[in-house]
Parts: sequence; C-alpha cells; structure tokens
Amino acid sequence: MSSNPKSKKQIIFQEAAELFRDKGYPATSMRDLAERVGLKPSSFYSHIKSKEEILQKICFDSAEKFTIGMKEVCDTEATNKEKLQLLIRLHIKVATEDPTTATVFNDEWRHLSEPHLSNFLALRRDYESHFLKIIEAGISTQEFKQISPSLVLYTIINSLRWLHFANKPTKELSATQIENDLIQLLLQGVEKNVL
Amino acid sequence: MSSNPKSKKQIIFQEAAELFRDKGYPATSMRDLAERVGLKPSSFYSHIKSKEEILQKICFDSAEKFTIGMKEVCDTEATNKEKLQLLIRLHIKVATEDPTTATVFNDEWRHLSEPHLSNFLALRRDYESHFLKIIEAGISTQEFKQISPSLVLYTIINSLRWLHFANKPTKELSATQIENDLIQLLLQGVEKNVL
DNA sequence: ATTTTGCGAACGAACAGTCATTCGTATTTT
DNA sequence: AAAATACGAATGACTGTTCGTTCGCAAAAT
Repeated sequence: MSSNPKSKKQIIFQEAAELFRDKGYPATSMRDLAERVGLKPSSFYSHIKSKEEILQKICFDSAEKFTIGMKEVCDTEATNKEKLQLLIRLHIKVATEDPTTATVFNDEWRHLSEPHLSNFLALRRDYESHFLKIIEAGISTQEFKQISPSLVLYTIINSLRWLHFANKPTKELSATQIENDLIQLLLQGVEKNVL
Repeated sequence: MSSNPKSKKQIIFQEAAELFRDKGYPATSMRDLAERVGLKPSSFYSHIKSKEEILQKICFDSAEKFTIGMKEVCDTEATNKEKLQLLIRLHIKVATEDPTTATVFNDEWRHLSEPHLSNFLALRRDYESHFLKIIEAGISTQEFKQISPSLVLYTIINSLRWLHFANKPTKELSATQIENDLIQLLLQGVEKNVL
C-alpha cells in the first residue's frame, strides 16, 4: 500500500511530469521514466495501468483546477475587470504552484487518445467560453476596449504560458510582484500613461 | 532536376511541417510523411538526408527570418516604442505568413540534436537579448512602464504564440486589423482609458 | 539513327533497434 | 499465509534508415 512520505505512485506521476515537460510525451520512454524512479520498466505496471494513464491524470487534474477556479470567479459578485484580474491570478497560480504539470497540461494534451481527447477539449472549450463571456461583458459595459474578444482571450492565455518554464527568468522576483506586474501589463499595456 | 511548379523536396518539407505541427516531431513517422507525399518511406531518401534534416531546415529558416527582422529594426532610427511596434509586427508577419513552420519553430526545436540544438539556442538568446535591450531602453527613456524587462519580453513573445493555430479564431479579421488590435492591446492593455 | 551509358527517382525487403506492455516467478511486506 | 511489489525475459508492433534493384529518360557514343 502507499508508503508514507510519498507513495510510489505519486513519485511516478511527478517524475513523469518532469520528463514530459522536458522531452515531450512521445519522446519520453518508459525506460527513461524507470531509470528516474529507480525501477525496472516492467515494475511500475504494479502501480499504474499504462503510460497514457499518467498523461490523463496530469491533464485532467490541471483541467480541474481551471474549472474550479473559473467557477469561483463566475460566482463572485464583481466587475468584469475584477473578474479578469482574478482569472489572470488563477493562471499565474496554477502555473507557478505546479509548473511541471502546467506545462504538460499546456502542450501534451494532444497526445491523449480518444475518448479522453474529446473530453479534455470539451472542458477546454467550456472554460474558454466562460472566459470569453467575461471579456464580452466587459466590452459592453465599456470597462474594456473594443477589441475582438477571442483575440483578447488567446493573447492573455498564451501570454502566461512562459511562466511554467520557471527556471529562466525572474528568480529574484517574488510571486506577488510577478502577479501585480503582469496584471498591470495586460490591463494597461507596456506604454507609460501620460497623465 | 527541380521540376517546375514545386520541387518534390519542397513538397516534402511543407507536408512535414504540417505533420510536425499537428502531431509533433517525435510522433510523426516517416511512414506518415510518406503517405502524405505519396511516396514509399524509402523513396524520399533520394531527396533528403534524414528526418532531422527537415526539422533543421524548418527551425533555422524561421530563425533567420527573426534574425533578419531584428537587424532591420535595430538599424532604423526610431523611438523604442516604434521599435517595439515593429517587432510585434514582425512576429505577427512570420506567424501568419507561414503558420506551419512557425509552429514547428516554436515548439519542436527541442528535438534538434547537437550541435544544432546549441546553435539554435544561441540564435534565440541573441534575438532575445536584442529584444530586451529595446525594452530596457524604453523604460529608461520613460516610454515604457517600470516593469521587469524579461517579464515584458516573455509576455509579449508568448502572447503571439496562438497566431499560428490560425484555424480557430479570427477567420474574418483581416491581417492588418489583427496587427493593429494586438499592438494596441500589448501597448495599452485591455482596459479602456478614462479620458 | 541506333545503341550505349549514366542518373535521378522510386521501390520492396530487410535491418537493427526501440517502443509499451505482458507473463511467470521471485522477493518483500503485511 | 496472503498480498503487494519487483524483476527478467519475451512479445508484437513500430521506428528511421539502408540495400540492391528497377524503371524511365536524357546525354553520349557508335
């Protein structure tokens, strides 16, 4: 059964996430993973069902975080501007809390097999449509500029995609510093306002 | 000799870029590619040297576009704000002119083998450092807000990464429309200025 | 004019290697 | 004793690539 400090299953998922991030899912072999975990390839079929089960867990666990986060945002009474701020914070939180799974979630979902691929895409579509509604609402209340909502959506979502590479920049920047700077950047742009 | 309308080599590169975009480099087999081109797997070794040669060409051709574009921007006499605008336009141009190779350039370069991987990363580092200098200069002249330059760099670069998925959104938006909206969005943010 | 030579393009077959996974069995843990 | 965990060996499928060969066409030689 699950050994105490961290179950072997958890270790497998974590090491796998790192490998998937670094090499991608198809280029990561079970032998690579075995070596990392300190097991022979045949051995972790006592713990997991298949290679894809790992990918599925990572993808859908991350997806759930976004789904839950979106629900919370939608349930609050807040201006659209505030909701957008909360969503940006949500993306930053997910990306920084668990950077490896966030990467896999972002880039490796396409290697899911059916029907999981369709299920995942449905979750994603749902999330994006909620996101879109907030942007559209913000435009109609004149909180936001009149810019194509889907263009705004994709720009914002993707602008946060570098966060989970975590190693390169911003070692010295605090998390809240990053949050605040990013929100200012996305809401008001790089250009300095002339007041 | 090179048959006229499009040489077979060109066809191979183009079909390969599409497959690499859709399935990723490691998940794309030479047999997949063969079927697309209408050749048997063994046959295109008359045209190309190896699978990786295709990846190399795509990556370094795209890299060259950015390098050349950056040189042009650096050579102009312009304010840092104007230079940043030009760089954003450059990214949009590359991403929309040849969306498939742009995707490969963005996501599949890590599968390059040495020494090509190091060469590629050197080009990239060089590009980014020029980009950073412009942002830093803009901050010191007070054209830009005082936000961590590398944070601005990665946000901008990545915010344009969805463009090459081309299919999903913005079918009806013209290219110049997209350009203008994006520049406004990145320079001045989503929020509507209260004037 | 006819034959010979050369060559790029395409092929089927086969290569050695790797892939994820399964099975039977041993070892360890409970 | 029972259950969970680990292993070596083997599986069939797939990987990129090479080999020897063939076909059609163009240039060269007769």
